[in-house]
Amino acid sequence: MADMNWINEMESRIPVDGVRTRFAPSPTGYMHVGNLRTALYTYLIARHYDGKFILRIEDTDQGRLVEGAVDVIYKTMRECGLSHDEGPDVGGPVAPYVQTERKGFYIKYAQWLVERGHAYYCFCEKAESEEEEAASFQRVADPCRDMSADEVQAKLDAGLPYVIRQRIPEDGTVTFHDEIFGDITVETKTLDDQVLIKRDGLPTSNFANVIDDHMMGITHVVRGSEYLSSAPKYNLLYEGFGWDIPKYVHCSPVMRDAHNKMSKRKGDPSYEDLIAQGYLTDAVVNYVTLLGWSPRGEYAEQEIFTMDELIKVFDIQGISKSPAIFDIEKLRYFNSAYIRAMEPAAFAKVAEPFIRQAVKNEAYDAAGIAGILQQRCEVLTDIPEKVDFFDALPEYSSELYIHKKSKTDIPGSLDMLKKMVAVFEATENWNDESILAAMTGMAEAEGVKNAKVMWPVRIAIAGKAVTPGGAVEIARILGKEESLRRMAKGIELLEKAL
RNA sequence: GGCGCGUUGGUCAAGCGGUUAAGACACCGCCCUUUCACGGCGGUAACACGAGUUCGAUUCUCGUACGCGUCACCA
Repeated sequence: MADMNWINEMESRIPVDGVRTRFAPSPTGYMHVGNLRTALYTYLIARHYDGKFILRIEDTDQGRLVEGAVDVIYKTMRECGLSHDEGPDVGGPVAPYVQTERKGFYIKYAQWLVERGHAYYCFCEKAESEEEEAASFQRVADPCRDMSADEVQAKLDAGLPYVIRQRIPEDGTVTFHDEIFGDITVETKTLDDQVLIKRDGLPTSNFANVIDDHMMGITHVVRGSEYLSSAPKYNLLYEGFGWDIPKYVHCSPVMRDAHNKMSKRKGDPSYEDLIAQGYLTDAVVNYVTLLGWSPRGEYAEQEIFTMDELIKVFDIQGISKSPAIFDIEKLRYFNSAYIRAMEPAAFAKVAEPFIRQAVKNEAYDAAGIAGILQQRCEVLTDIPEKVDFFDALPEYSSELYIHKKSKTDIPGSLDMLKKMVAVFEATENWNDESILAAMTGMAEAEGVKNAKVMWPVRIAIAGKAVTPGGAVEIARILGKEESLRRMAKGIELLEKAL
């Protein structure tokens, strides 16, 4: 028998004097929404309790490594404001924070378990096919489970490949506590002797998780509810080692519809997709947090939260047990709310690239256009089609001049346009006040409602029925000369239509 | 199939034995208005089903249905 005390010497658990949580993604190349939400909740719990937030990379599946994937994780977390206190890039007291770099630990802990009878070597062949095994639903006794020590040693000496499996008690029940779901009890006979150490010598994530969470002093294990079924096995492992069991926080999934989780494969957007689609990071973070969590008490009615506010009000109790369907319509609402709340200069800055996609003419001030866009834009990608008329007056039908509510028709519009051309030509300072005064003055002189003169002017200078901003703003941005040129074209069109 | 979990309007959800069952998105209507938006006001719409406990169940218990998860040398 090997020295049973080595593990105590190796015991490198950080002293735990406060909350420590960890986000432990697999580097798959993108951050899907469910992942982002888990990261958010994990971060929020740490910050709320004034604890530490740790980033750990779970890369034990060599077959799934994706180049550059870790950078996507760093980038997303940075953009979302999820700063970690410890991690591969910033280091920390329990480094390394990448599982493949921790390889040496796992096998030793597994061997310790073997010596105590909580695990055993298994020399069986890998299952023929995953489908076959899954389809049978049969739990057959593993012949290696009760192999004699001598026989095991002989096979080891012979260099036979092996895995190390957890020995689950045949009888009895295990109860674990989840902060959201409460106490859950299962019979041990429904649990399988899961693999701890794979044939390649690397741990399974289920095993590495337990070891790392313990060594890193994790107090709250936040993860998806798909791990609920394996939690009893985790408990057995913790008990086998004699370790404290962390608090479990299992979160239900984010769904694309009633039956399916959000999935990249089915075309659901990841975080970076949403950003590319014109959504603001803050809006996404806010919305995603509310998908499966709701505030209570004095904040129960509030929906818009800054990160600091979330840190203050976030509580585990408010996390929902049932899955939540991702609703892009509601995200749009959050996004438009965030856009409207921005400082005009800040909005102009984020909007400018989208404005310039459609408006190449630098004479038209992007900030000015942003000004009329801010209150009527839900996502940034809406912008180009809303402002395309600035660069080129669209071909349009004279029918546009007929608007019931404004009481306009073709002859009337023609008349107004002609009169307004004369007035505009005489207008000296081309600004909102003077343009508005010119038109309201005309309406007053004619004894008609403002709409009767403004409608035809707006149609003539924009060539569209729906525009961001009214006749005044558009005329101002276009400038006097261009406005008059477009009105002349309108007159031409109307004369033909008569 | 075994085990586990879940189920309040179309969606997110509050509720934690007694409520006219909040609020938000979406939708509809009205108002405001130089179009569209914004904003304001109002409206339609829900406790999966069946027993039990109780003076009283959306709330507690059990069962049913439906859904999801899991049963990998994936995470």
